[in-house]
Amino acid sequence: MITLTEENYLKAIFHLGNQGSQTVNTNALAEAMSTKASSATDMIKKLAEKNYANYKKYQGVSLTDDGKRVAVNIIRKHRLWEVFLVEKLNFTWDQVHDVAEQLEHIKSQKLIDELDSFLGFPTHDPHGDPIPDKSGKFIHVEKLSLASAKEGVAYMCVGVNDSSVDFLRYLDNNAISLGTTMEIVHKEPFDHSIKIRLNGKELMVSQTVGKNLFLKEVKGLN
Amino acid sequence: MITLTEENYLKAIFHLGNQGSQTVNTNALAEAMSTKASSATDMIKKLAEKNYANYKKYQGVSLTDDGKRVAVNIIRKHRLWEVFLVEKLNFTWDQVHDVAEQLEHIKSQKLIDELDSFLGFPTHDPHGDPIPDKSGKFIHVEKLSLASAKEGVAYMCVGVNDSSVDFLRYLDNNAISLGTTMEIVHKEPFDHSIKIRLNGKELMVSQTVGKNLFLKEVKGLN
DNA sequence: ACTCAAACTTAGATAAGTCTAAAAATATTC
DNA sequence: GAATATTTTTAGACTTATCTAAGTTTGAGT
Repeated sequence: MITLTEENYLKAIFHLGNQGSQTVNTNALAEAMSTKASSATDMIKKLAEKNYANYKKYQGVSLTDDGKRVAVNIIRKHRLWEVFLVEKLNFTWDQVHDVAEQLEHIKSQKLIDELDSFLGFPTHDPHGDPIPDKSGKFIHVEKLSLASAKEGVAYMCVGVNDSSVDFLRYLDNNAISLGTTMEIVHKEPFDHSIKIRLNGKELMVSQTVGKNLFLKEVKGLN
Repeated sequence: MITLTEENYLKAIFHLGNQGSQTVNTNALAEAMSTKASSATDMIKKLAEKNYANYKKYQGVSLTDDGKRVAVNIIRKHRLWEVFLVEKLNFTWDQVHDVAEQLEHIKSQKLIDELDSFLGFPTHDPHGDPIPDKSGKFIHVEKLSLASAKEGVAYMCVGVNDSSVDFLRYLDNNAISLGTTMEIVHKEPFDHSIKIRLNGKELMVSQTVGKNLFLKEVKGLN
């Protein structure tokens, strides 16, 4: 039996360590879990004991195949619930996270299978992140940031890097959501701010925004 | 902040004590929670401390208005989730309980309000139990058991008293569900078994079944 | 009203997850 | 490469919810 706390640590290690394959520092893990390094050490030992993690004292932690399997399953559940909340229950993309953090721990294989089917087997969550399938496979998405997009080219917004409430609200306030198309008007070399055109209006965004918005090139748009 | 375990104890006291207003014995509570009397005592003290329960040593426990409010809210969430599982995710009425026991503890006012609306503000769960409204009010249902129904009269099944998996599967196997209509053919005085007619077929049921199935009289059916 | 069994509570222990404070290992700097 | 800074681990304590075992209260039967 795996506890809720163990699940959360596995998820954090997965996210911090490039899908769990690179080693993660104890301090970084503690920081991500809003706890102290000593607590993280205790939990790392426990996860290693249960064969979810690879651990050598002072050398950081990574996930075993078993650990990855558990982490991916939680991420799958989290993202499916996010889709449900946005598509069926009128949540906005900045409201879903906290509730999905709770729902992801519900244990029922039938529940998640039926939810997946009920939602029409979605491939991406409301922030554009891929939803792993039942076997744990992710659809790979080439992540092209707005900051690295080219002037004069048209793009569609396909995801966000930072899904904090503040950033998502900023996007909402500027009428940017998944599927929004935009053209890069000008990239300012001085401070790396970017002028884009969307819905006929021009908008200036900072480098920070540029780094946290993912795009896909679209043809046949001017 | 209220813990998951405290919520479960409040729910149990509510159910055992006629909506929390009568005192419940420590042993009965321990039994319902599948734990020991000493654990129940500890929790009762804690609930009294937090003003959810009225408690005097050796005199049993009942709920305060605050405690009732919490318990009713959990029951509301439990039953709404049950409706969701059956109506949207193809669960059968014997499969919903365990999952709803988990879902009922998710904390989000918006979630439950939106779910209620998404489901069309249902008034009863899949077992025929009333769903309290946002303010905590139950729709009162007169509970007439099959055992106390009259010969020669037609009834509709509106609920169950026992919602154990075994009983619900028994009903499924005999094509009885909420809304099923039946006529009382004969009540056997010897062992209190009852012969009913449903879908043109006659069926003999035990006194136990009779006590656990709730009916409503229907007119204009023969 | 006394005895005795049943019901209930208390005391002390355990496991999970956290903390602080201190010790040990590793990294960095000159 | 020695001194210092940073990171990580250990030791011991706390909280929640549980347990067993022992002690206390209630109330039923005679």
